[in-house]
Amino acid sequence: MRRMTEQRKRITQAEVARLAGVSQAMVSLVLNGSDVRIAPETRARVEDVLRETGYVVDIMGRRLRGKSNQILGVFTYEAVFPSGSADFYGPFLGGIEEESEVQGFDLLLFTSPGRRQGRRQVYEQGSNRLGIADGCILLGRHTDRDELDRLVDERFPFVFIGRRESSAGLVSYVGADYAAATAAMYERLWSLGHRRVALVGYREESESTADRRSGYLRACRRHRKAPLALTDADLSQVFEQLRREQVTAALVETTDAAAALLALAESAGLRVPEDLSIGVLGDTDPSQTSTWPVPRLPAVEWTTFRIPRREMGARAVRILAAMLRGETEPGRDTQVLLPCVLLDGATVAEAPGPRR
Amino acid sequence: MRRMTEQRKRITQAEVARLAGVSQAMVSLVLNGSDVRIAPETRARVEDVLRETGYVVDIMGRRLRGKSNQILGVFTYEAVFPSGSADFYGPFLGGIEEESEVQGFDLLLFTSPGRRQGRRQVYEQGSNRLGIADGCILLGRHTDRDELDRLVDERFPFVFIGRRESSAGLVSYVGADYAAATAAMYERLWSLGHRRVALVGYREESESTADRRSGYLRACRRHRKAPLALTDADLSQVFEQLRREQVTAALVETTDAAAALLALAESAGLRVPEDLSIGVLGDTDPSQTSTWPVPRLPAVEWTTFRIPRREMGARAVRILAAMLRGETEPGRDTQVLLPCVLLDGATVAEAPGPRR
DNA sequence: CTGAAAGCGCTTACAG
DNA sequence: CTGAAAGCGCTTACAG
Repeated sequence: MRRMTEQRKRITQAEVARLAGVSQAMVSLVLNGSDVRIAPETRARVEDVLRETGYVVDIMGRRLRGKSNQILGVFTYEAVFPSGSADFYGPFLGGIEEESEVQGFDLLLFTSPGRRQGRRQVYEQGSNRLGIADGCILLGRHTDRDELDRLVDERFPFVFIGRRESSAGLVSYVGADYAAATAAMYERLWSLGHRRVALVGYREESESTADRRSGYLRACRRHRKAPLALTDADLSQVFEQLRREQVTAALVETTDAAAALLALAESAGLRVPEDLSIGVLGDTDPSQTSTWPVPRLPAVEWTTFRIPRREMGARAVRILAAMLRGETEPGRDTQVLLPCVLLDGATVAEAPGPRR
Repeated sequence: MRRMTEQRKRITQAEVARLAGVSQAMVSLVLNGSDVRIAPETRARVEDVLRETGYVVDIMGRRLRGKSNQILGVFTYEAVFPSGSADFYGPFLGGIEEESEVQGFDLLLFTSPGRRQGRRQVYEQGSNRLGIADGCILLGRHTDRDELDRLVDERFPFVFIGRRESSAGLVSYVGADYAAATAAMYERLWSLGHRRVALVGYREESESTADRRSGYLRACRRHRKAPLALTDADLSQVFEQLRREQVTAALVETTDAAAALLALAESAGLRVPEDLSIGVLGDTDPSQTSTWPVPRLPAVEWTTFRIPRREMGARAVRILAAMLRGETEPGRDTQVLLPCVLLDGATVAEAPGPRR
């Protein structure tokens, strides 16, 4: 037979009041009422009892009274703490944690059930799990469109990390400005003499993929060059096409695809970056989303741009907090793209001279 | 003038009741009352409204009433997501997240106010912030003794990660078995011919430091060797003493101290491990706690042992969940030390032969 | 200056 | 089967 831990019941204001011979409200006033005048001897008596009993406010009662839980949810579609070393979520969470501390919120991580087919879900048995929190930050490489639409439709206060669109209405988000960063990288290549720059992107169309492409297309237009946008479905085919079209530089969406391309180039006798420059469109960590085997290479110092993850997390919390205070104008204050910083690596160089 | 996002006030049971034409209590019963018979049509009506309104229970009300919310708190004395690359908490949190998913709990990270002098606190203005959660996991290199005592005294259900002691009573914890691991490392050195093995540990006395020392002392006793336990306050002095006492191997508590010692040894013309073996007592990440400047060395492959952080986190959650179900006998099931695994590195070798 | 009361959202005996 | 009520611990107008 096991002896269970018995719960010791805590002292309440009512008890303190009884011991001090005052009303329960009086105790609360001594505790909180800054601008109320209380007879010094009464106050002293209450404070004595408070001290003797070791009274502790019950945060539940207080918050229930205040109607705000001061809790922000953090919902991710995948587990946040991977066992692998590659840490995708870390910086986002760092920013979220930091700023929620500033804003005075606790963070509720939704890790419990709510999963179907191994993937987490916002809606469980028809109910929005996030509702426990005052508002919620959402992150996730793969978004569930239906859930997103529904959240928007419900007017639940949330901010997505990463730009998102919904037919159901305005989505609040803090994204990285992939379009600008991609265009900037194109410009960098252009200034190095590259005149044939291809884009190699995801097959699936997500907002971030679309943004990269639009940045690429914009740059092409500016320089009156025909775009060459390929998808990374079959990379050896992509590589063939790059050669055929005499491409000297490729903007590749993921490190994985870039690594594969680099391997293909080298086995074809090309040197990177002397013969082919490769720019990676964001410092995404490798081997997370690829369906093909990623070649094992010695560490490559990619030319890429830094996605301001930490800042994105912090900003999302700031916006959400403002939304909860009712201080935001939807669409104007709640959709933000943060700039990325170009990182010069070793995979981009001047365009090769004309072949003789 | 800004148009504000209108505050979406949350739906209450009372409102659902009004819409469904029943009493508020009825709504609660539909929600929770498993063993109550309710007219099917009533139940259906309530459930419809529940769905339409997107009702979500308010955890504060529920918890005030004394019910659990299936939420585990995670309290850390420092920020969990450091901006630096060295990630101390990551593996713990990984284990916590993984297991809380299994156990069906959400995770509440306490990041809100509750800080004094830059350090977080459990008790804020006298109130235990953790109470929102059903129970809590605590982690932190530096523990606040007073808070720990108070938590124990209050009988709040919590599990510490890392062995902790309190004069106020039994503390539930999942720690690493530093004593056994330290003794094992001593044995390894002994088998390599070392007969003069020193311990270099923290100045301050924490449970983990005490455990390492007791493991060291135990090993010394077994081999009938006089112990030589030094503190890492002044490492150059420590180094002098090691030479004077003809020590051939040092068990050093932290990587930082080990690195400093290694630097001292090399600048004195000694080679590590040929002339001096150095074992590090746990794979703690460097430069977190040192007060002295840590020398920049090329990456050293330390001989150390692996602290099973992920497992510790998972186990803590499992124990806490069992406590909440009332299935634990305090002290018997709630105090656990997990074994560490020896990692053979490049800083330990056979004892040098006798000098000629 | 102080007490009595209302009410935050919820669950659970208790009457009908 | 369902409603009315009590009460969890608290804060804050509102009377005195």
